[in-house]
This record gives sequence, C-alpha cells and structure tokens, in this order.
Amino acid sequence: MGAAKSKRVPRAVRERQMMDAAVRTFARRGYRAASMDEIAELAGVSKPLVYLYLNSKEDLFNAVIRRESVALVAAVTAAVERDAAADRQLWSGLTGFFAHTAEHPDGWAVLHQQARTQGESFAVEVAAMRAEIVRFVTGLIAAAAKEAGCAGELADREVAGLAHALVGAAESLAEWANARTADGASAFGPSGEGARPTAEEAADTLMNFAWSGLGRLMRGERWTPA
Amino acid sequence: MGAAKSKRVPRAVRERQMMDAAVRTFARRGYRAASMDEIAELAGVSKPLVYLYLNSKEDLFNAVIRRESVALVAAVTAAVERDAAADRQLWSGLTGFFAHTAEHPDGWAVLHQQARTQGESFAVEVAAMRAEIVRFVTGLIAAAAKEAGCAGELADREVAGLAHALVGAAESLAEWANARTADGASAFGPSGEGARPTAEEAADTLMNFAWSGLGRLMRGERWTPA
Amino acid sequence: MGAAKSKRVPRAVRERQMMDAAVRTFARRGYRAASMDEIAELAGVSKPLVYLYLNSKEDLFNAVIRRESVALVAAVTAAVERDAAADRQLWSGLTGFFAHTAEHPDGWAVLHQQARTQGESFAVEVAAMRAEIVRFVTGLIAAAAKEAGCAGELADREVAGLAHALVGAAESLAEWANARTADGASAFGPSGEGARPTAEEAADTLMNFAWSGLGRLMRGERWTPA
Amino acid sequence: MGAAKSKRVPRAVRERQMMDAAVRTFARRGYRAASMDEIAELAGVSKPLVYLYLNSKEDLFNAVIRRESVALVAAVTAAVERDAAADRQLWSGLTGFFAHTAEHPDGWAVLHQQARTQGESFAVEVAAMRAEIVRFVTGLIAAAAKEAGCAGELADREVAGLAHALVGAAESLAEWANARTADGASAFGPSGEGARPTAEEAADTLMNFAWSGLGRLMRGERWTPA
DNA sequence: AATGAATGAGAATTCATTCAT
DNA sequence: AATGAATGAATTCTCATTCAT
Repeated sequence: MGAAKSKRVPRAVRERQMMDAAVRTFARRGYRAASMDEIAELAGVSKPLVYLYLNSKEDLFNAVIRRESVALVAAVTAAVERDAAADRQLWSGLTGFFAHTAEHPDGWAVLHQQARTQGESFAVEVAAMRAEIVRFVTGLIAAAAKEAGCAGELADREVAGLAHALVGAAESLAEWANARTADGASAFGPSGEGARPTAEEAADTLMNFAWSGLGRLMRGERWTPA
Repeated sequence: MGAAKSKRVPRAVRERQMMDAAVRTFARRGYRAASMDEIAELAGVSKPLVYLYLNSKEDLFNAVIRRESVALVAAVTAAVERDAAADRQLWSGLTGFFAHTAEHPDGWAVLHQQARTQGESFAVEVAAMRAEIVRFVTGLIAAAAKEAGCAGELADREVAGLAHALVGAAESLAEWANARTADGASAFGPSGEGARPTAEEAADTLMNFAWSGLGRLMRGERWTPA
Repeated sequence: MGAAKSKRVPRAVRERQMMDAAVRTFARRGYRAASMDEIAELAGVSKPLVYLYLNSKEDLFNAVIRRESVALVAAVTAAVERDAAADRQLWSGLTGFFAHTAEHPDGWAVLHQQARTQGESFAVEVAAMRAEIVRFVTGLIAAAAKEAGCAGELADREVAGLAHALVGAAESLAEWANARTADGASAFGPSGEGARPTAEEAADTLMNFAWSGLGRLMRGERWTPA
Repeated sequence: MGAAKSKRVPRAVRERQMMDAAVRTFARRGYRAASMDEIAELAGVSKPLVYLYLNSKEDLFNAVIRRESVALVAAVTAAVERDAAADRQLWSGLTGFFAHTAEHPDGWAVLHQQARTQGESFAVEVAAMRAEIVRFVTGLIAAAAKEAGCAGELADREVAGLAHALVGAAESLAEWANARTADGASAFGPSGEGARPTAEEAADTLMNFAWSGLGRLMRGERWTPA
C-alpha cells in the first residue's frame, strides 16, 4: 500500500510525503475522522516515523494548514499584475486564486472546510491567512474608489465589509467549482454544459457579479428596499 | 449543566430537548468530536434514553439536519413578500434568512459547516435544502430579467450560476456575521463599530453588492479583463 | 407486533404467552443474545409486566427449562407401553421422545442446546431431567438382561453407561432430525428422499442400531480391537 | 492471571496465546457471555492488541473454530490405521477422536456446544468438519458391508444415516466423558468408580454398542416393534 | 392488570501515542 | 533512518432492570 517501498529517504522528502498524505486524508475524512494509521499507510511509512517527524496529530494538522496557507497566498500574490488598474489587479488575483484552489482541491478543502470547523486553535491560523487576503482586496477597492474620485463617500469599514463579502463570494465559488457533485449545469462561460469553469471564467463571473455593483456604489447609487 | 432536573417528561418534549442539545453540541464540536455523552448530559438525560428515542448518533445528526433545514426554509419562505417586485422579494427573503441564521447560529453552523463536511450521506440532505433555495432565487432573477425586458439575453444556465453565487455570498455573509471571533470591525450599517449587523442591514449590503451588478448584466453591460 | 392487542388477560394466560415467547426467543437466539425486549414484544406485552410475573431473565429461563423438561418427561412417560416387553417399552418411549421433540423443536433446542451451555445453574436442571430418563432406560436394560437370563454378566455401571450412550444417541438423532439444514438425504425409512423421519422411523433406526448390539453384549459376545 | 508478563513477543506467538485464551473463555462462557476483556486478560495482553491481531470478536471466534476443527480432523486422520480391516480402522479413528477431545476439552466444547448454537455463520464451519468425518465413517461402513458380502442389502442413504448416528453417539460420549459435572459413576471399563474412561475404553464401548448391531443389520436381521 | 419513562453497568471497538530495537 | 510491538483512554451502543402512574 502507499508508495513503493523505498528505504532511507532524506528527512525533507519524507516530511513532504507525509504532509501530502495528511492533506489528502484530512480533506477527505476531516480532522477527527482521519486516523494517523491511514496517513502513515498512505505516506508509505510507519506510524512512529510520522510522530518522529511531525510530533502529533495536532502539530501535523497545523503544519498542513500553514503549508497550504502559505502556498495559497503565494499563488495569489504571484498572479497579481502589480502595475495594472485596480480592477485588473483584482481580476488577476482572483484568477490566481481559482487556479490554485482548482489545482489543489485537497489543500483548499482542508483550509476552507476542515480547519475552520475543528476548534479555535486551528481556525485562527486560517483566519490570519484570510485576513491577509482581505487586506489586499480592501486596498484594491480603496484604490479603485480613489481612482474613481469618490474617496470620501465610502467609509473605511464599509470598504472592508465589501472586501469580506467579495472574498466570501470567491470562496463560495471555489467550493462550488471544486465540488464533484453533478447537481446540474455549471453556469460558467463557453466551456460547455456541466464542465467545470476555468479560473478565468470564474474570475470573470465574479467580477461581473460584484465589481459592477461596487462601481455603482462608488457613484453613490444605492439599492434601497423602499 | 442542562435543564433543571425534571423527571417523567413526555417523549415529544424530551426529544426536542435532546435535539436542542445535539444541535448545540454538533455546532460547537463537529460531528465526530461531539460525544453522545456530552449531548445526553446537556439534555439532562441519560445516554440510553437518547439512543432509545433517537436511535444512533448518525440518526440523531440526520434528524438535526432535517429539523434545522425545514426550519430555515420555513423562515425564509415566511419572510418573502409574495406580491412585491422581484428585487423586493429577494430582499425580504434575504432578510428572513439573515434573521433566522442570526437567531439560530448553532443550527446554521450545523447545516453550513458540519453537515457538508462529514460525508456524502449528510451532505445530500443539506444540498437538497440549498437547491430549493437556489431554485427560488433563480426564479426571482429570471422574473426580474423579464420585468426588465431582457429575457433573451441571459441564458438559463447563466441565471442559475448567478443564483448560486448570490446564495453563496449570502451564506458567507451569514457565517461571517455569526462568527464569534472578534477579528475586527464589522462593516455594516449604522449600528456602530464591532456590532453585528441587523438582518435588514445585511440584506441591504448584499443587494447593493450584487443586485446592481445583476442589473447591469441584464442590460448587457459586461466587465471584461481587457 | 406480537399478539393482537387484548387487554386484561388473566395472569395464567399471560404467563403462558410470555413463556411461549421466551421459549421461541431463547431457542433462536440463545440465552445471552435473547433480549427481554424481544421476548416482551413477541408476547405482546410490556417489559415491566414480564418482570412482574416472571421476576428476572434468569428466573424466566429457569421457568422455561422446567416447563419444557416436565413436558418432555411427561410425553415420554405417557408414551411407554407399561406392560409390554422391555424392548417394546424402550421403543415406545423412544417414539414418544422423538414425537415430542419434533412437535416442540424450540423447547428441545432450549433444553439440549442452550440450557447446557449457559452455566452450571441452568445445566443442573436439565441434568436432573436427563438423569430421570437415563434411570428409566437403565431399568429397561437391566430388565431385558434379566429376561435374557444373563444378569450376572453385565455390571451395573456398565448397564448405566450403555443407557447413557443410548440416550445420547437418541438426543443426537433428535437434533439431527430437527435440523432444518438440507445437507443431504435423510436416511430414514420409506418416507422419501430428504423427508424428515417420523417418530416411529427414528425409533426403529435407533433400536436396530443399538438394541441388537446390546443383545449380543448380553450374550457375552464382545467386540475387541485385536 | 494469564502468562507471566513477557513483553515484546513475536506476533505468531502472541496470536497463539490469544487464541488459547479465547478457546478457554469461549468454552467456559459461551460466545456472547465471553468478553474480550476477559480473553485479553487471560492472554496477558491488552485488548487493543487482540483487536490488532484478530480483528473482531467474530473473527476471533471463527479463527478458533477453524483452528480447532483442523486440529481435530488431523488427530482423527493421524490415528486411523490405514491398512487394517474396516472395523479396526473405525476403532482406531474413534480412539483418536476420544483421545483428542479428552486432551482438548475446551476446543471440543467450542466446536460441539458453542459454535453450533451461536448462529448459522459459525455453525457451517463446524458442519463442514463434521461432514468430512461422517463421509469417512460412511466409507468404512460401506467397506465393511462389502467385506461382509452384503453390498446390495444396505441402501446408500441407510448407510449414511447409520454413519450419522454413529458419529452422533461418539460426540455424545465425548461430551459426557468431558463433562465436569459429578453426576454419578462413570460406567466405563476397569478404571474404577467415577474415573473418566480412557480413549480406548470409550472406543471399545462404542464399538460394542454399535458395530455389533451394524453386523446384524448387514446380515439382514432387523429389529421390529411387532 | 398494565405501561411509558428512565437508567447503571457493561460490552465491543477505535485511536493517538510510546517503547525497544 | 526506521519499525514491530504494545497500550491507556475514550466512544458508540446495548441490556436487564426499576419507577411512577
């Protein structure tokens, strides 16, 4: 079971194998239901080795969360086109986000679904990463507002709220796009009935959905119930 | 802990007490980490009675999911102002949704966070409920498009995708609003720094965020990366 | 479930219903695996009533053992043709035994299979009944020996041993005859392939199998390994 | 209790220790009443180790049944004097049977008393072993009939029935001989009041009891009730 | 005569974790 | 660098039995 028997592997490599196995297992089973036995077997090593290197289940989960967080932030950061206009920056960041989560569905599942539901101590780690992204988006919205010459009309906290909502919507879209459930047609772009949207298509959709509304908000046009 | 000792209670009442305890425990701990011992104690009864009435941990969780699903759908349905315009209907439904999730944060946590991550069998129940809501929102967007006289321009599957995104954004907002973490300012409305937004405020924000963008989409104005 | 609802039944009748249910349940499940719940439901009454009348699971099992023992001894005793020759008496007793066990397979299963394997306290009850039957057979063999005029040649304890063996063979035959397993042809009499033998056929077979050997023994002819 | 504390024992040895403890416990308590706790303690190990090696109570019971079945068949097979006459072969096989069951009373109790009364799935294993022995005895009786030149007179199914009866009688004798109840004198051979018969004595008794009768049957002499 | 409500005590099974090599 | 052997501490679930009416 697991990887083909290969003895005497350098520690760094073994650790990566273990964490890969852990990501996959935590994503599929959840923190509690994942057993160290399963992780060790999937990694192709014995359990004591996992403990020797990663210390405990909790530490292992934390290490996984951190690794995946860092990777996600790095992917988004790398995707942003620094010198473009704010909307284009946002779009390129979203594209990086959707591309990374699509390529690493298990990592995303651990961050988005598991880590946040298994106790405060794990959640804070993810919250920190999320805050970093929200801060970045907040900056973009503020910049766009300034570009549009309406700086005074959107309160800082309102901007932050909108950033939160936008990030939330992106997460929701990513989750939906990665779901393997065939609950009907995928509603994105030209890639055909039922196909999973590409990262660009997902980013387009979200920009259309939200950015336009933001633009109106910046112009002071508000929707009101009455 | 639990309710004040009150012996010889009719079955229906006891069952409700147990399910209340279960909702709370599942929400806080997650399905696996929640123990039947803890649930029983919180309900103020012995474990065997929980098994006698609710059969098994799995059945109990399913019962909880179903009860909370039904309650949520009922709350949203009841809140919708049937004869109003599409946007007003959506707004009123969102208000009902935010009000209910704010009043029943544990129920919402079970549905949104726990049930969807603990195995397919639980997830389908929630997926069914969600599909019902998405269907309703899809209808409203289509109605709005017709009112706006642009029926032909938005493909059915595009409408469905937008409905998904909107529901996802609402869920994300509800989760954020209910989060007990004090990670900074709440960005909504006039209720003051750090305060949780009222249901109406949350609905306003979402309408501003999304509905305007939808309006532009319906008029054929699209955001494009270039 | 259970008998049709009929309230206010006299105690004697209720007790019989309960013991009938108990016999059936103990026979099918064994003492430990049989639950008082199942017995009560099968009897069509509530559990507290079973306890009120029969006191405890152990008492219930003992009551069942006693009732079935008494019934079996009575059936065998009634079947014996008192004034016939010894071999005819034995044959008629065996016929009664096979007839009763065939008519009451659950009772026989409780006595033969369950009671003897669930602890000394239950086994002694059955042992007493068995001893009574062995005593009766011992007397018949002794009488036959005397009739055959060879009293001195068979020691008392040898006679007792033979009686034990004969009773054992009869029990084994009864068990086999009552088994519902279709492991091949039934080897008895003219009742057709695969049919269960009648009580008379079973008795004939056993007499042929054993009584003839006993006759030779009584004449001093012994089988020896050399 | 259990073996003297000896840590770090190879798996094969530990498994044997556990199965020895299991045989003993199942024999004394029955399948249901035997607890894994008791078995583990008797084996001198912790419960988790029993589960690690033997998987479950059911698997453990099955493993025990299989091991004891194989051992019994091997013992009988080894004891048979292949080139002797049919009666001598039967006698030697019976001797092996009685010797083995006397040496392994717990194993025999598990096979004969427990396995057959704890549900079909266990019973079939024992039934298969028993069928093998019955087949062997059937062959011997048929051979004896041929030696005696009366092949045509005993129908095949009658032979099979007699073999069943003979095996049943042997089982019954073995059970009686092994019984720890002191219900009176043992009736066998010259070994003294109350002593358990040797395997040879038991075999002699059974041959005298049954083989002579078979001889008469083969000569066409039948006992009839009239 | 009869039952709905309730539980203490245990049973099987799992799992994170350590020890000795 | 790596592992076979081993366990303490839960956790789910069952069952005989009793109480109050």
